Amino acid sequence: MESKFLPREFYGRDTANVARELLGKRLIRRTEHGILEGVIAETEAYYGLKDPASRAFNGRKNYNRIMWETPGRVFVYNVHRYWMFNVVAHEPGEIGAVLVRALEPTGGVEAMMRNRPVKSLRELTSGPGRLTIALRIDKSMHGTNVADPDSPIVIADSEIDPDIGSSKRIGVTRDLDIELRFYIRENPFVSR
DNA sequence: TCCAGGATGTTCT
DNA sequence: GAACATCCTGGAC
Repeated sequence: MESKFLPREFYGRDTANVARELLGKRLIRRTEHGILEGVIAETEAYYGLKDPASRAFNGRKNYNRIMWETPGRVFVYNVHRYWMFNVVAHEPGEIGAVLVRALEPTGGVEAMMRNRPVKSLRELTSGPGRLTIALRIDKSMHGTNVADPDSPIVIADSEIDPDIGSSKRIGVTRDLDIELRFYIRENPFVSR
């Protein structure tokens, strides 16, 4: 299938906007064993110093400095023993990233199942820690750019026009008073 | 910057 | 209800 990658400018806008518009887009992971692909079904937006749930909240550190930098770059961090996959997205001079929480697998399902053996397809990528195992995303992908065609992980446009729902973010104890989680309605791969 | 003891959900019997 | 899996907290290196 032909791939039209989303341009860098796509990510240089308000974080929540980018999070909402990433729904339905195609996440493509190139590996030596072939291409793994899925449609983004659930995202969350995280801002900077004003957002108590954000990794940037406690100030700029080495591992999170990328949230201040070029939009479109991949931000990977570790929570417990899982990797979280984020894409940096913010307006110029701002801070922020979008966490990808769920995918609908559309290509390379057999390879994903080898990476993460589960009984039902639904368990494969329906959660942030799950999809990184299935797609083999780890710290080595940190700093690559999803708008760069040579990147091991890229995001391409699609014809899908999803029915979008929103809610408060999941697992966040001190949340902001706005809804920053976005998901495709009726999509079985959305977590919980 | 890395790792892990729990809280919380999720799937079994 | 119990076992299991996930995961944006908080500690130690």
